[in-house]
Amino acid sequence: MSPNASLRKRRKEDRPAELMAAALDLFVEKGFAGTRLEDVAQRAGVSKGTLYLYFDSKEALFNNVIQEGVIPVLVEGEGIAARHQGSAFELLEKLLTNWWAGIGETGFAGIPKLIVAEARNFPDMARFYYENVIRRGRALIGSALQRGMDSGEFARRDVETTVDLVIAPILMLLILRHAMADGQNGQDNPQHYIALHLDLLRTGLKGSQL
Amino acid sequence: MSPNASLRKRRKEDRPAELMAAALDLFVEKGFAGTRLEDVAQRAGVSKGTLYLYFDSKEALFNNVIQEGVIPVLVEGEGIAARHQGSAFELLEKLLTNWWAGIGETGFAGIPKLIVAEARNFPDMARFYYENVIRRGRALIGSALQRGMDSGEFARRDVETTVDLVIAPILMLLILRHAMADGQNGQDNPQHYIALHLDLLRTGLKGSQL
Amino acid sequence: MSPNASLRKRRKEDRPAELMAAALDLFVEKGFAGTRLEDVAQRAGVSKGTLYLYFDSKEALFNNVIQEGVIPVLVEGEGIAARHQGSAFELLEKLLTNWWAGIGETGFAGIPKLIVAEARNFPDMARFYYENVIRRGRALIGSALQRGMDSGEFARRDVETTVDLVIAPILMLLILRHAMADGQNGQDNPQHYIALHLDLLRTGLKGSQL
Amino acid sequence: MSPNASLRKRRKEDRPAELMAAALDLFVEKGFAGTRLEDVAQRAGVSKGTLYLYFDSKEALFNNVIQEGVIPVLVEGEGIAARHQGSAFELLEKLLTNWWAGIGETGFAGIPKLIVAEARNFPDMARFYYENVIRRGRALIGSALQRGMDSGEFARRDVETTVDLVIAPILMLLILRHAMADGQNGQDNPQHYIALHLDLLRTGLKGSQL
DNA sequence: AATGAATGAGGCTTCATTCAT
DNA sequence: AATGAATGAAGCCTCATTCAT
Repeated sequence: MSPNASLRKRRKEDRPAELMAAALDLFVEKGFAGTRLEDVAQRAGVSKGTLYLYFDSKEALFNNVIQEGVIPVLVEGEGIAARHQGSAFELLEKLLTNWWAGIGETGFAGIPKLIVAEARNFPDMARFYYENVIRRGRALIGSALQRGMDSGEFARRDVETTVDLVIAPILMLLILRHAMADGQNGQDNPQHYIALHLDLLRTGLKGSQL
Repeated sequence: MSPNASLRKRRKEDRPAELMAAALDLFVEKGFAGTRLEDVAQRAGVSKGTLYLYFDSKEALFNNVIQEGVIPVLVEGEGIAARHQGSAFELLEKLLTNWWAGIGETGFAGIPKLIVAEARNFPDMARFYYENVIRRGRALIGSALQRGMDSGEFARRDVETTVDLVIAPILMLLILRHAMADGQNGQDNPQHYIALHLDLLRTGLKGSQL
Repeated sequence: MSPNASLRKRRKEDRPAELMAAALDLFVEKGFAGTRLEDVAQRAGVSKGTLYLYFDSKEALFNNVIQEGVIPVLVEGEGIAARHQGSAFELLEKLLTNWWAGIGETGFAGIPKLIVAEARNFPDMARFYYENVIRRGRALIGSALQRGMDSGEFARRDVETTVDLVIAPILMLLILRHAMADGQNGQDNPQHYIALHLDLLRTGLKGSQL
Repeated sequence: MSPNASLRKRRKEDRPAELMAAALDLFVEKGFAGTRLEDVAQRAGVSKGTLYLYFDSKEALFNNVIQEGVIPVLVEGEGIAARHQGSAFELLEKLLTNWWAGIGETGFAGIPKLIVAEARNFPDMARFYYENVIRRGRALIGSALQRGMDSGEFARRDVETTVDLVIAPILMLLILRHAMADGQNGQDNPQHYIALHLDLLRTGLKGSQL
């Protein structure tokens, strides 16, 4: 066995991940139809044909990219919730800030923009994403809100809609970050943005102070 | 003049608008690359070649669609602000609810999703949109916030970031509505959603009580 | 009858000729396939549809252009020959110089280049041209040469091939003039060129002296 | 190495040359606009898309065909001149007959017809051809003529124009051969034609005897 | 496992031709 | 007789996919 066989082997085993990372970048940047498999292969440092050793088609690659990209988001979010102890607002705080720290600056952060752009072309993928990420993410936020309302920490409001309003600024942060060129995405300081969002929520959720 | 001469003339004069309306629908649904000009033509009830009597290329059609789609948004928003008299929060309220009433349910409401999906493929278009819509829309909201902070109606906060947070839920409403299939877009009751957003803002903007 | 009715009528009657003149120019410049009927119509100052009032198709227009363009060449050449009295070389001289004077600088001078470029795409047209121009033109030159050889004015040579050699420089003059841009067509002084050709022929046809 | 590996490799390396040969034939026959890339591919025994592995566009293919087709003409002609020793007329004789032997019956012989037909549509290509073939070919003939005039072998005449007259019948031979169908191109015996041209020149260049 | 040459379906675009006015 | 809007066939070109090596 040659001295760099293990290195070679490791590379081989990483091939799918490398290809998916390259594909994610390009899908986010150019959309599904606008991405050329040749560019994906080149960015991953392999030939076009090699792609087909690991993925049956462009669409299969796309689905894999989405599914793999979605897992860390779930793991991250649910781990945070499971470990939480403390007030409802503190949970919200943790969820938003820690989730950003774990996901927001990684390659996976482009997924929401990709979903938004392509959901109507790939309804199955959209459903998968909805069931596995949106629904579970909403449940996380929803339970925190419900707990706060039950304890009197928050004013009673329609929980489902409030969930949307808590999530929306975070999603927009991610989406704009990957949709617009630098300087047009509105936010060069995500931490500050999230902090201010929480600041508004702190009193906002409490509701009319007589 | 024959009885249907005016009818024919009207059709001709409306052709560009009809084509652009058809194109907007399809661009929003399928994205730029995923839209076939033949489908645009068919939806507008003409043949493929007819498109080229009015637009030089697919990209020219796209640019026209964006530019024309942007104008009503501007006109609507700035009209609302110009006519306003009253408190800062009331202005916010009017801007968000009236703007939705005027734009939110029209065909133009798909534009933000389209921008988000295609901005990186069409930087010039993105810049145009940024300069003509985002910047001016932000200025509108920003001046209302500034007025409220100056008068003591709102707590002092970073205005630019607060603008983002006021706008984000509205944008997400529009984007999800055109990105996801019915039942997955989170909101079947936009008025309620906007009202709740304003409700959270009412106390949120005021800031820490006591 | 309005005062300019006759003028109007005259224009109408000239339409086909105007269209053919415009078409000839463009066919010579761009070739058959490279010429757009819209450009022909525009150059003639009419709309595209009007062309079809006078010509059944692009190919019909082309054939008409060739046929009409060929007639003056014939008339000119045969008139010269019929009127001639004098030596054989003087006839050659007259044919080449007078024919140039009558045709060489007119719009019809582009026809040979057009034939050369398109003959293989339009064999019928090529045959027509061959029968009606080449054959008759060759006969003209050939009879002059034959007469000179019979009278001892010229050395005896293969008449058919000599005809080619007498004609070739004149054809090249025409062809290059319409094929190449100014400054690349070799000849800015056709009269001088023709005179020198005749000068070479004068002794050349006579043949080996002593 | 498998038995037909070298065969396959050779095929690949020959692809561009095979494609250009096929393209040259068709461009000469039908002109640039009249040639379909699908036909070029088919004649070379490959599919449409394969063309684009080697040439960026139809126009790039055309330019390559011209440039490659021009090189042998140059090499042939200048080699003949460089090796020459003897009288000026003998040089002319060699240039015309040997050049014909080396080029006249090959595929490259169609190039002049192609140039004549397309020069006005491709001015850059025409300039290239003018600079690299016409100018150098003329210089070759011109120096032979000049030498003959200086030595008294030829009568003194305008050299540039005489060059045109020496070349013209050869060019016409080539052009007609590729422009007209068999039986209409005037010459089925090029050697005889060239010999007679030289025969006329022999005394013609000497000029008026006594 | 990897390559990259080859394929061909499909989309954008042009333009000869038609036709209602 | 004239217009010019409309059509649709056809050609260039791209790129996902295949396959021999």
